[in-house]
Formats: sequence, structure tokens, C-alpha cells
Amino acid sequence: MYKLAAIVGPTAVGKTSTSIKVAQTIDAEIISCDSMQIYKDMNIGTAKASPAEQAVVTHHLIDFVRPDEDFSVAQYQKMTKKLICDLNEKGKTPLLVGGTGLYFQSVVDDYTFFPLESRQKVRDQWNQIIEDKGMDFVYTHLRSVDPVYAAKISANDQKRIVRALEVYELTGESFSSLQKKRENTYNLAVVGLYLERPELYKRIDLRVDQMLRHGLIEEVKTLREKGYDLTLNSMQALGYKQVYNYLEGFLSREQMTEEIKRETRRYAKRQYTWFNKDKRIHWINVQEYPNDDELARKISVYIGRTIN
RNA sequence: GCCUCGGUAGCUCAGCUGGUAGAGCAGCGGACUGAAAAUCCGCGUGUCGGUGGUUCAACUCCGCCCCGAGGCA
Repeated sequence: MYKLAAIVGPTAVGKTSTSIKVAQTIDAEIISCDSMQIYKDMNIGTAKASPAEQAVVTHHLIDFVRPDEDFSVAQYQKMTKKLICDLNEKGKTPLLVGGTGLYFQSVVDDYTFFPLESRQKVRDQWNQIIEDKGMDFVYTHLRSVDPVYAAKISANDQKRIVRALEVYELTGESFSSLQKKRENTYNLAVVGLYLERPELYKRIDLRVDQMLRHGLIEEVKTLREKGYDLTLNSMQALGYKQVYNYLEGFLSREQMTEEIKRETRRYAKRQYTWFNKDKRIHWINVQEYPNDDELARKISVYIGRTIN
């Protein structure tokens, strides 16, 4: 059974710097588990590890997708599984680090994704039908082909309705019947970095101000000049979306800043929700450690004990 | 010093002629299988400034006090 270590937690909790120290002590390479750090030319707003940090420890799955290219969990999972295998064979420990719950889960629980060729075309078609006939019509249709899944989601959840209908149309089988997973595929150790809400929110505010000082607006301006707009998934990223709206004149500078902070807080809350239900996660309160080195040592010891 | 207006949720405020209070924002909880930093669902969290009084019953009416804003001196 392959070894797999992981560090998860909400945004701004300190995963990046901690993981680099941990990776050095346990001889690991880092596999990013972040749906936005995959994009090239989006560095400041996604809080990627700096080139200097990446020089210390090898980082995978960062910076390899253009912002106007499509990407998906399935691709992420496939690449990550391969990396976990390769690193283990090489005698290195793979250290999965990030805050994207779905990506994490898809790897750790080995979600089954089924082969599907086209997608955007079918999605566009259903989105068009929703525009013409309304959500109710489409939701009712979903209920007739996949009542189980329809009952699980909201009649307002357009993305999930469209996805379920897309799968049904392409496979002839209901989405709910195709969702499979397999737990316990790895010799696993997961650490969750935790901070009390007030402290985390303080760090979020601080970091947003820092990003703006370090040129987030310039970064978005450059992306915008390349023709990237809000229809792209990449540009829906926290910070990018708001700065874009600021550049378009829809938000004042202050509104933009406040909105980024608020949305980031909400995101952090959703991340806690996601990770809290995973009982395999060993939570560590960052504030209980005097410095990063102590914290990293504690984590390294936990990982060493758990997966060896 | 006098007069006026105001003091209700974390914030901004609503509450008719008395029946122990409700909106927006913020916040909190949850869901999540090829868009996931996306998307969606749910929840008022309150010594109604304080204190005495009238009343079966006071956020609501009356007295006094405290705090804030404005006006007159």
C-alpha cells in the first residue's frame, strides 16, 4: 500500500510555509491540492509558494494550466494518483497540501470517474434549455431520469442539475448510480491545520491587504489585457473576480477590498465544513505552537508515526 | 442651563391607537463525484439605555437618571 501524507485546512492558515518545513524533514515532495494554483500567471492572488520556496522542495501540480483552459477534478485525480505512485516507487513520501476539499476527497477516497468525451457542448445545450424553459422544467426532467439524485440536490442548483443530465445523456445511466468510491486505498496520514475563527479572519484580512500591496491589481490587469474575462473558471477565483469588477468600474476600491475579505472568510468557513466531517483528519491548532519549526516538527512526528 | 430628536440583534434601522420584537447587511450551520476559490440549502443570534410608576399586560404611556446628535443661549 502506498504512503500518502497530507496537510489540509482553510485558506490563510499557513499550509504553504508549514508544508515546506515538513517536507524537508520527512523527505517528501509536495503535491498541491488546490484548484486555483494550477493556473499559470495567477500567483499573487492564489498565494502560491514562491519560486524560492519551490526551489527548496519540489512542488507538483502548480502552474501547469493556462487560465483559459478547462480543467477538472478527474484530470487532477488522475495526475495525482500517478504522482503518488511514482514518488512511492522513488522512495519519497508524497505530501498532498491544499484546501480544495473535492480534489482531496477524489484522491483519498479514490472516486470513480467514468470516461466521458464531450461535455461542454451538452452542458451548453442544457443551460440553454434552462434559459428557454426555466429551471423547473429541467429539474422535473431530472426527477424522471434520476429521482435519487434529484432528491439530494436543490431545484435551484443549476450546476449539479446540468451535470447530472449531461451524464445521463452521455451514458444512459443515472448519475447517482455511477458515483462510486473506495476508501482505504492509501497508507494515510492527514493533518488539518486549525485556527480559531477570529484569529483566522485576522490573518485573512492581513493577507488580502498584502496581496493588494504586492500587485494583485497589476496581475489581474495583465490577465484582462490577455482577454481573459469572468466567464473563465480561473477568473472566478477569490480576489481575481473582485479586482476584475473594480477594473471594470463596478466596484470602488474599498468595496473591492471588503468583498475580497468577506468572500474569503466565507470560503474558509466552507473549507472547515468540508474537512470537519472527515474523521481521518488529525487537527492541530497552529496557535498552540510557539513557532513554525515546532509546529512542523510536531506534524512530521505525527506523519512518521502514522504511516510507517 | 433650556429645548428638540434619538438610544431596539455585531452594524444600519422598522415596530400602527399597549398583548414580552423583525428586516437588510454581517455572522453561524450544512451539502458537495468531470465548473469546486464554483454552486446550492438552512438559521435571528436580543437584560428593546437604566430605574421607578400606571396597567391583567409596557419596546410602546408617565416621572426621574445616564449616553449621543443638533438647536437656543
